[in-house]
Amino acid sequence: MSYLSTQLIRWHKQFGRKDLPWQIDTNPYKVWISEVMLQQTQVQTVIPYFLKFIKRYPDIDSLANSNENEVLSYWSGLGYYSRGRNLLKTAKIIQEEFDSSMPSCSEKLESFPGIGKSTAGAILSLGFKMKAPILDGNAKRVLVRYFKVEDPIDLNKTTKQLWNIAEENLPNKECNVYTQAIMDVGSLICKRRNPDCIECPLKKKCISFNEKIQNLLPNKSPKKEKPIRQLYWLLLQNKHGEVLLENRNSKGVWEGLWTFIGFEEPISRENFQDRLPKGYELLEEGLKLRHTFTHYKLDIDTTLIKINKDFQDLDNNKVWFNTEELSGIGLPSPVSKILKTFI
DNA sequence: TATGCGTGGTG
DNA sequence: TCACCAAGCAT
Repeated sequence: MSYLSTQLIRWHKQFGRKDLPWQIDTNPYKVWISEVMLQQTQVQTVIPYFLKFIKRYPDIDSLANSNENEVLSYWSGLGYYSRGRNLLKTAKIIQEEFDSSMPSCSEKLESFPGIGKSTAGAILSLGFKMKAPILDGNAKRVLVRYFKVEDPIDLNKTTKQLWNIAEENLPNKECNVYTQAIMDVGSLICKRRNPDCIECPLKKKCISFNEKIQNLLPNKSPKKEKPIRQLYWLLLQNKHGEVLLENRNSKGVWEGLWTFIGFEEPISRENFQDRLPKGYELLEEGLKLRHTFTHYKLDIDTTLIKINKDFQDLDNNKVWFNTEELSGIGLPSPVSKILKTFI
């Protein structure tokens, strides 16, 4: 057993997190759901989503028997919606081909949609108590500082190197404790900014700490500037108070979710009166908000139009929703915000 | 392999 | 205020 794993396991028994919702009465299914929710997402954000999700989908069969629209409604606001869609796809595969029980084999797990090497490792170690490595952002940061890895961590080459380090340093027993420990130390002590090295169980042998360069690592490649795109949303409301939404069934951002009808040019009386039925009322112009994605920014300008008569001219992916129905479908965050403002 | 994919929190 | 981040995966 290495100093690294021995120290981390000892530390976790005294200071580690043991009462997160997915750690209570845990099983491989809960580990899977929580790990997917936690991808690129903070613990405090995930907790309420996890609790609601597990209550509705307590096991693989309940999830596999659901449908994409309902699963996405439980994912609304959490982001990276392909995670939600892949959860459903994988549940169906496990139900059909694995008798509704999670396989305890890394190759099979990694073959499922939405499960990569790190999530598979977490399911094996935390869920099945097997010896398996993880390499999430926390573990990366701990290993980078402990071993003084100076290459930028966003490079594939560095990630490969860190996977080797992660595997070489696994303990032969209590790997589940080790896995939770390295994530906890990474998240609570070995923080990106201002790490609490004094509290760290690894400080005696941490190369970065001993060279006093812990604040200089990890390194990252220089980033690119984000482009800004304009989007004009048309919020149509009929005389029953229902709202017209369009399902985004094409690949790309917010796939499978419902949004307002969008345009790249401004919406005005002049260029819209011939596209709408007579008797509409333009109520508000210019609710503006900015939404930032990882790779670009979106400046959204919404126009609310109330329609006084029935308006049926819809293609098959446009639907009128009443307030109650809106809570049962997947909505991107800015759509929810705008609905709260207007409806 | 470099990029697309969300969102809420934070210093 | 705003740039950057947080338990990655897919292509």
